[in-house]
Amino acid sequence: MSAADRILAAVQAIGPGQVRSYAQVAAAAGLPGRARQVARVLAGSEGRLPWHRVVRADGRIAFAPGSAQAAEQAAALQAEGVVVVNGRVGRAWRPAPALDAWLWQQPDRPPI
DNA sequence: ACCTTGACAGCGA
DNA sequence: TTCGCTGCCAAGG
Repeated sequence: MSAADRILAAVQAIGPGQVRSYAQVAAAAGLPGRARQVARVLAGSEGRLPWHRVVRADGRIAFAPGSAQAAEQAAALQAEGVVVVNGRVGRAWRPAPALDAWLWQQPDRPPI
């Protein structure tokens, strides 16, 4: 199983309403510290993949603010009940440092 | 083989 | 919180 396959599997494993950071996906794929490789794989992936559930470590959507892709991802997340404010998941007032840990702990969906 | 590019991250200022 | 800088590593030129 290639690294790319493990990354794809890790993304598939993210359930509806859940959100993970690139680094978390990399770690889950057995590739700690290789968040950028996750980004590469997603950029080149074609099929149905819950790519919209992967965001940056600070909760921001990775695509450029205002871009069509950023809008698409935000819409897909909100359709699953994830709160997205100003291109960022979760409560806007949640401190970035606590967010990463928070992403791990959400078995279902974030509190409003 | 060398250089540049990323859907990134952690840390200090 | 944002900015800058460093570390990271696979791809493509």
